[in-house]
Formats: sequence, C-alpha cells, structure tokens
Amino acid sequence: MIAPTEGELSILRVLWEAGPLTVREVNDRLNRRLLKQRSAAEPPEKPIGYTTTLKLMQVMADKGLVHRDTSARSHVYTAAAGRERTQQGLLRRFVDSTFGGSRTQLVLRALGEGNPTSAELAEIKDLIKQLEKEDRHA
Amino acid sequence: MIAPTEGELSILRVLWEAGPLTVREVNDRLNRRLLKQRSAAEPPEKPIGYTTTLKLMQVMADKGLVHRDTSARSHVYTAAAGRERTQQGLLRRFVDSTFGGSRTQLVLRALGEGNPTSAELAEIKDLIKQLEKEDRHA
DNA sequence: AAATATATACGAAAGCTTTCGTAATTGCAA
DNA sequence: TTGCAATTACGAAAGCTTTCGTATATATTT
Repeated sequence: MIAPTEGELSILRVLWEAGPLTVREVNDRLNRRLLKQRSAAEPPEKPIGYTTTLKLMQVMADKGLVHRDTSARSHVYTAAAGRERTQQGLLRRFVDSTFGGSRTQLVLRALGEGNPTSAELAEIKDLIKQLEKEDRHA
Repeated sequence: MIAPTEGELSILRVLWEAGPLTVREVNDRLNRRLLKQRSAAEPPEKPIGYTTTLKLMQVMADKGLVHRDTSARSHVYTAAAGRERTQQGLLRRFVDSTFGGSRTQLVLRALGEGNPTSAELAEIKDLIKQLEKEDRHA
C-alpha cells in the first residue's frame, strides 16, 4: 500500500470518520474543520477550493488509496484501507526515519514529554500487562 | 525551529552520531550506509552524489538546521538542534497528522503491533512508574 | 610551474504534491 | 425548452525537495 501524503491523509481522516462521501461533502467537512480551528488571533486560513479536493481525490483513486463509485452523477468515495492499517504503515515509516527503527525510543519520547494523564497511563499499563501475558504463553 | 525534510533528516542523523563533519565526510557516511543496507536481492541503490549532499547542507544552513564553520577550505557543519529536541518536534507533528493529536493512541499502536520484548516493556513500565510519582507530587 | 584533484557556489532540471482555471457534462428549475 | 447550478475531467501553474552539471577557486602532486 502506498503511503498517503499529508493532504491525502487529511481526506482519509474525513472518510474514516464519516464513511463514504462525495467530493462536495469531503470538501465541506475539511473547510468546516478549518473554521473550527481558527481562533481570533491566528491568521485566517484560506479555505480549500472545491476542485483542489476533487483533484486530490482523483489522484488518490489512481493510487488506490480510495475506491469510488461512479454510478451516480456525484461519485462516492471510500477509504481503501482502514485507519488502523494505515496508521500502522505510517508509524513504521516514521519510526524508521526518526527513531532509527526503535519503537521503544518512540514510546519513551512520547510518554516522557507530554504530561500524560493517569487515565492514559493506566490504559498503557493495561496493554503492557496483556502483552506480557501473551509473551509468557509464546 | 523548522522541521527537516526526509533527506535533511538523514544528514542530521549522521551529524548527531559522528559530531561536526565536512560535506565529504557526511556524503561518505551516507553512501557507506547505503552499501550496508543493500542485500544481494535488493535493487542496487544509487549512491548520493557529492554535490547533492553539498547543496542539501547549504540549504540546511540557510534554514538554520545546521551551523557551519567556514574558516577552513572544507567547511565543517554541526547540527543546530539536538537529536532529542528535533525528535520531539517531529513527533508532535506526526501525532497531530496521523493520530489526531493523541499521544496515547500512538503509544498503544506502537506497542500493540511490534512484539516488544520483555526488556522493552520493562523499560516502559519503569518510565510509567516515574511519571506516576511525579503526577502524585504535582 | 603545470597538471591534477578537491572544494564551494549556483542555477536549473527533475520529480512530487497541491492549487487553480476552464471546458465539457449532467441535473434541475423557471 | 432554456437557463442556471453543480459535477467531473484535465492541464498547467505554483511551490517544495532533491539531483545534477558546470564554473570557479583552492590545495596537492608531479
């Protein structure tokens, strides 16, 4: 599976969240998101043009990142790969390029500087317990 | 601090590992690394041209990613920011774009699918303990 | 000294992602 | 039907990173 670019990823996020959508719907959601993000002080982000989103999604269809149903006039697009699988692929690439392939280094860095809440820590501890169980059985 | 690109990051990795170096030395190490990576079956990766590395490092100097000492004929380059700080910045950006800003999601994904060894898990558990202590005091 | 090797500087090409303008098509409304 | 709105298709421009050729300067070797 080909890795999505930054812009493609923002479209995939919308599709994962809201299911199969038309270009118009995706573009609307992307721009609504921009509006929400904008606070008074920040520079007013320019909305994404409709044909920009269209073109991007056409390219994604060519790459196989999305499937599209062309039976209706407004084509309906679906993410080709699930969120988990895509995150997994991007994570691998990121760990390789930035942490020399060491997932542990990544985790330590992520936990070390971010003030994780006790709830988050608890969730991670639970997962570690599970993993240790599996390890014992293996 | 500006985020380094993929190619720039590979140069920073060399500088972090080996300290201040000339363009020639960086280029040699990049290509030696390529040679090591290459196994018999893989397509023979093309070595990186000297002027390519030179130009990239000049651009990095312009961006402020490296400092350079031009007192000698062969300029000597140094990484401007430390490895930890740079990793931290890249991590933040990655968590935002790929995990919607949730470090916890990233950690869970990183631990979940990678068969971490018990030594790795122990290291992470230690860190969690420390963090919980700090949390109590805060 | 002359020839050779090595360095930097610099512009431009190549390759990629994103943005945009415009034409052609289709559906809908007056 | 005619006109208007919305959609796709498509090429090209803009912007960025990477690669490369070449000119120029500086050292080294013969």
